[in-house]
Amino acid sequence: MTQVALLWLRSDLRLQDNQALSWAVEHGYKVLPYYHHNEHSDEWQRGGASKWWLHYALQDLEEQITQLGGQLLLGNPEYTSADAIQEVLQQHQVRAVLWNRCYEPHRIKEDTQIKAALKSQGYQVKSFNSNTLFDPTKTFNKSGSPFKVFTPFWKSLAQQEVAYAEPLDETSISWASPQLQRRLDDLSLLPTIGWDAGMHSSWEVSRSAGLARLGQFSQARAIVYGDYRDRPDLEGTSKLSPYLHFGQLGPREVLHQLRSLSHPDVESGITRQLFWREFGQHLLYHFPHSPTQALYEKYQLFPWEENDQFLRAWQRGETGYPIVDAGMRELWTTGWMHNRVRMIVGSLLVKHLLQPWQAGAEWFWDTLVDADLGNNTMGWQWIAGSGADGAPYFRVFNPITQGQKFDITGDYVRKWCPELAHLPNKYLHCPFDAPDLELRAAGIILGRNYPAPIIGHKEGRQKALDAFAAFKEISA
DNA sequence: TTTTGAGTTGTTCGA
DNA sequence: GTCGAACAACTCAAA
Repeated sequence: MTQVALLWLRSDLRLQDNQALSWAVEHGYKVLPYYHHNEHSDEWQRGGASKWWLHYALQDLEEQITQLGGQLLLGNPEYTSADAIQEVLQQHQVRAVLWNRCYEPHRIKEDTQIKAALKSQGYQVKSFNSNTLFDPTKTFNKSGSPFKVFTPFWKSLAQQEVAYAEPLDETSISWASPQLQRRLDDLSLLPTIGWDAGMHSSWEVSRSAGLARLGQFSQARAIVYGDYRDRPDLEGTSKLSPYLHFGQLGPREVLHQLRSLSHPDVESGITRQLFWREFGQHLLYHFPHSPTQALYEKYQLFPWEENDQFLRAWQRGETGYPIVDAGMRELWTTGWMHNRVRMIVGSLLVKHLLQPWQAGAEWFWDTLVDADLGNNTMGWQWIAGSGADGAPYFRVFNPITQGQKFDITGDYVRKWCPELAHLPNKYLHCPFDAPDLELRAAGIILGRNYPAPIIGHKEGRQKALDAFAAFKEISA
């Protein structure tokens, strides 16, 4: 009789470029595909936007598997990961349990315990590296320590060969039938109040949509990515992040497609960005404290000035800086924000407003469809200056000039802050500098239908520089 | 072990 | 309008 392998899917919701699945097929197992969503673990619960995406990603995966003659088994959401697996194993004849490794610290901890328990019960247990291009557990510099600077990491890994798997013939998978039935709706991933209209109109959450996006991007925009990636008023970025986060697209597939273009601008542009994702996973694995604490311990002493009013105004897109407010509203509405704008809003929060980067990271975690612990942590520590980088204290983004420089047409601000739409470009990014006549002509009353700036740029910049100077003294 | 060059994405000021 | 220097000091990575 053919033996059954339980394929525990997590951040790898795909059948291609999936090492665990390929292994099962190569070794003649019947495959029982399984997903477990656990609402009750206490660390890094998925936020609302992530859950929304997850629902549709699972629905799409279910359909793919059903079409091939299988059925996706859903674990009991009331149980811990370990208990949910035990329930499945009690009701099915399973020989092997397989998964692709995740590098979130809590995930590693849990996986390690589960692996040991299953092995002691006599199951064959195997984990694979399929969510990153290189195995972070094996990535070190020539001195034998983990990289903390991107450029050497990139130089070292970009020249190493990545083994591409031959596409798997999906019709050759032989499926095991689940005994348990549980409906996707039972996971309660969708919002109970309808805040997701903007998400629906922004995204198609399926593997085929991800592949189509990858195809269009590599055909039309990959080569000029470097010229347009910083322009929030244009479609300059790839928007592949959520597909990569949930593993609807595999990193190897994406890299393969990009490298098949054989273009130096692609390599130094979007491919390099793909390695930033890689670096984020690498940092997460080697520095498991970093999602909540500064990478460098001494930055724990930084004199933040926690202020809920500042935080709330920022979250709601009511800071009075149009590029910031546009970004925060784009995030709230679509579950995504342009990368350049993420930096601008982040800089205002941690520098001008002196709010701890963790508060920003938590908000992003809850609102981004591409919320990824590695990327999110790396990004916020970078903007705060506490993470992997040279960390120059003087890097304080100017929200006015950044807006003028990158939202050149003004289309971005006009889209997300329609109350400013009638302002001429000259004042679009600094309505507080516009003459009364201009404001009146555009129908704007500062403080009434658009906020006055929460803090002056000059003042906020100086506050950030002063805080750094004070921090230098206490940490010296 | 010690030394040396370099570090995603910035801003401001003054010539 | 454009350009280079200054903003200070630290850690990393590799030789």
